[in-house]
Amino acid sequence: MLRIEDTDMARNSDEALQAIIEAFDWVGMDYDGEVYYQSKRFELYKKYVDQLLSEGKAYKCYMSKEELDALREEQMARKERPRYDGRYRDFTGTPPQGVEPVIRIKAPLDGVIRFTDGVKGDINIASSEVDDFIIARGDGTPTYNFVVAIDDALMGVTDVIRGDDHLYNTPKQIVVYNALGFELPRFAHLAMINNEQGKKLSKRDGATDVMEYKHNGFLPEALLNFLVRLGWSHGDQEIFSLDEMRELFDPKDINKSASSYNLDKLLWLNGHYIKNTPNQSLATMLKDFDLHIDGHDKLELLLDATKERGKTLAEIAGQIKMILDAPQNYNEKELKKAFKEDTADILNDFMALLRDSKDSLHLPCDYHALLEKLVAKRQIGFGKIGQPLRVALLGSMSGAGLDEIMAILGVDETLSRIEKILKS
RNA sequence: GACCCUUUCAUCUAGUGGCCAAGGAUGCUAUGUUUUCAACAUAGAUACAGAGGUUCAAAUCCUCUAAGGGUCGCCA
Repeated sequence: MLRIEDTDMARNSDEALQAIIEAFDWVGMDYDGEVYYQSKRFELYKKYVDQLLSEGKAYKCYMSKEELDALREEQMARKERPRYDGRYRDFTGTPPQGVEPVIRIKAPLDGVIRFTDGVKGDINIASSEVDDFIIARGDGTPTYNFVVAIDDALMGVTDVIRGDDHLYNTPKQIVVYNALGFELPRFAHLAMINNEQGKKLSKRDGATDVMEYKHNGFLPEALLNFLVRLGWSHGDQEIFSLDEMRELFDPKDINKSASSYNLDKLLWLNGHYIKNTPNQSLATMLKDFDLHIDGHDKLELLLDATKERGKTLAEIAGQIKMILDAPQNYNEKELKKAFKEDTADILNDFMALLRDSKDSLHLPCDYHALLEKLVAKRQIGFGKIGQPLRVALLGSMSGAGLDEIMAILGVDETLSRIEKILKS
């Protein structure tokens, strides 16, 4: 079930909504039925507000925002926890003019609100910490803590699992459940995720938007797998498919402590999932990285040669482009390192071999045999030819395997790239 | 400031009084394979926040200290 909690009409934005739907969609988390919008259920909530009002469990409060601010400041100055003082709770006089009242719910005056948290265990919060919070604004629209309790009860939600930042909302929502006579669900509060430095996550920490991960070349499976292991575990298992997550996830295995975001592990997981993704699917995803090899006759070879060494789709795309596009310039340092006095001679020899057996060269192993032939003939180490050849073909000393590269390029292109570097 | 929560390798974690001179994973180091880089395989280093208790026995229970986090809206 997917429910959009959009009770604050002033803050709703269509872009934010679309971003949420898009993210769920990309990550492969689907939901039953249609999306619920709280903004379309205001009539329903209004009935419950009226009910509480007529039962004397809620009341109108005529305090202005300015008065409220002043009260809070006073309380802070007295080093108290700022909260509404309940001055209109039993008000019977003539209401002040020109103020649209808000509706507040009557929270218990004394005692303790208790609940058992699925992660943290028993939580006791003094009722004095929970004030008569607002359930409907001056303009009549209801607020989050009120409608969320109603919807959870009405929609049959059994387990409310959410971030730690909602812990203090729980006693408020319990007040609503009790006032309306609804049965309490189970609550579980997850500790927050910190940044790599162990400090709280902020906008500065980069990828806070789910879709940014897509744009950075991450697979949804990897992101989900990474996230599920943050604060949750199932023995020593590290890799979980979506189905396994659904099957094995149990709130009792959730950790109490906050965890830190760890990019290295995400990268490792992403590499794992890339290796296990069929080439055809990779080719489709690679379109988003300005790489179109869908109908390419060497598609399988291209991906086999690169998928083992890229941690993100962006890296894979880059490596494939290096193969497909002849190098425009060469890394000076690497060029110097790879090219010795006899290098040109060796490369010329290799070109001769290439021309001779041109018609029998098709598979990577064919090229490999040719390289071995050269090495044996000239009595040199593989490095003597391998390094300069790689620079010639890719413009860099690191990248895919030589055999694969040449098989993809074909004899003519291989020759032309070698000739080009010899001329420079 | 008040209230609440947390604390095992650098990081994610296993661990619920003896099986723990603490296990797995990522990262790191080394070795092997290799034409390079990866990938892969093998080996290695690194942790119970601190101090007091309880107990024959404590990472596990209790107390305090310290550090981190959350909340205190006519936001969600």
